[in-house]
Amino acid sequence: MSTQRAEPLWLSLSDQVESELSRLPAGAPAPSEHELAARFGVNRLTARAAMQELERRGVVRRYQGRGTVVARKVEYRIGPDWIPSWTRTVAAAGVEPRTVTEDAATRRARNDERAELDLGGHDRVVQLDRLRLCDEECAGYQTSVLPAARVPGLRDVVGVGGSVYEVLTEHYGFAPGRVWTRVEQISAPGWVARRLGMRGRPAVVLVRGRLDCQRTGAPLELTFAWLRADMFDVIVEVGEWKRLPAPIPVRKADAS
Amino acid sequence: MSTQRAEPLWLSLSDQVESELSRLPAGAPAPSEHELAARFGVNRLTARAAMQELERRGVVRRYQGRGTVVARKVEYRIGPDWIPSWTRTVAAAGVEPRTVTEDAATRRARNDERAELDLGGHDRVVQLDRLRLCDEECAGYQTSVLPAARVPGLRDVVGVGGSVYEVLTEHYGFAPGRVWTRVEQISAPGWVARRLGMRGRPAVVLVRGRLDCQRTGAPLELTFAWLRADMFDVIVEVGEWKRLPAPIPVRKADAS
DNA sequence: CCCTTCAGCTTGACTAGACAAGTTAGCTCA
DNA sequence: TGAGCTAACTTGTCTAGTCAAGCTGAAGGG
Repeated sequence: MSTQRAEPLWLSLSDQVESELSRLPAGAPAPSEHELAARFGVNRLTARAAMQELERRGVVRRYQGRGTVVARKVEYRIGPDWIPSWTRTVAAAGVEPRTVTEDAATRRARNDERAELDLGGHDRVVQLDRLRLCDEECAGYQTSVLPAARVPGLRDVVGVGGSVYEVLTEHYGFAPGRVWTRVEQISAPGWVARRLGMRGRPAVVLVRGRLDCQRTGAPLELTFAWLRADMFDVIVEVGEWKRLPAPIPVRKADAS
Repeated sequence: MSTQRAEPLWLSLSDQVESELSRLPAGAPAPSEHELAARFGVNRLTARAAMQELERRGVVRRYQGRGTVVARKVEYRIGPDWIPSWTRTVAAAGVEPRTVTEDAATRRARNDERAELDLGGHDRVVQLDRLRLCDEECAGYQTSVLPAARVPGLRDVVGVGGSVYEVLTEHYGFAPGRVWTRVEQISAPGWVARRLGMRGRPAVVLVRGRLDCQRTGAPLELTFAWLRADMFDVIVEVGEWKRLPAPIPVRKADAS
């Protein structure tokens, strides 16, 4: 208390609370701000700052009116050795997954989609918008865009919560070939935050993917997935580098 | 003001300030908390909450005593088509890079290192600890571990700011073979935060890598790099998947 | 029995004020 | 001139309090 503080009160408080909570299972209730303030003899705002820090660390999740609960992030691995299945990944972490198909509509392809999907000027695409839920809480939002001509009647075939991957292979007989994926952490755009039911611009992990047909090599599907960064611990693995750098042009005092 | 607020004050304030700052170059000074509070007629803590939100979004960086400045993240791309060079990546973004070698010592290998580097019970390793600076500000911390027997005298060969990659190829004649990399976003452990000169447990991107010798396939280098998440926008690309899932075991209501 | 209402809890938002810590620029003094 | 100190500014920390928003469960009425 009166020792010379190198650390602010809220920080040491959050460290202490974190070590206490680490022994509790996910979903267990954390002490309330009021209770913490009373226990440590500090102002409610100080206790609040500590809990907000724990929320940033992903240790707890806070709900207005309901309280604060212990949280565990779901490990979401992406790499050349696994095809990630959202449903199975979440279920393996002991969390109940659910998928809600929000929209499935046919429209004209945008310019960037024509280029990526190898389409002509008047070709149409099917867009699937899906909400990903973890224990009935909004955890991610995903859009898939496919060439309408190659998947006729897709919006009728994919039911609520249906698997695009499964439909492609079983119903249309496509063998999926190469898959390209790109991952980055960003602040969610406003319209994504709204669909996730969150205010402001929460941190999300954007996963972009492209699936090609194995036989013809033609692109079959473009995917954008926004995953809440506070609910997922995304681990990306890069396989072998294809293009190794030539040793010559590397300058002195450069990094490996 | 008196319209029915769906949004809290600090959020709309931060959105407004962000759009103003988006027109300014990196390094430009942002308005102070006091100035903002006066301009919008709110309490300093409310203006402060807005600027803290912008700091979370990576729009500004704040320094006690000095003020708040506009920030731009450095795009750091990792993927099968590029070997990332920290120095060149940072310099390409218009930021001045610098590397400080903190320590270079020989010691016994730990158990996990023996397994990963394919070493025997008494083999020794060289560990290089390097600080990565952006415009003289601490931006990352990196450790490299190499088998001492394969790089004799490394600590004398690598000077301050020297390149491990360059030394391996030019001085020791190793042609680097495959490179494996794994990326994840975490809260920095205490000792990493201290070396980065930061308090608490700031968000960092942990990049782990392994470099093998092309000719023999023997592991040459293990790398851990902690990059400040507020300074780098790490984009990871995964190439082709090697193992495609069999269509049969995919269950109903599963994700693509 | 079910449904509504409300009391009591939670977190969220905001204000007013005080002091501490750290940086910078300029002024003063040797 | 040069070194050092100070004043003025910044962000950081913390307190005390008020009201709002949202959820839950219990009490009460139909």
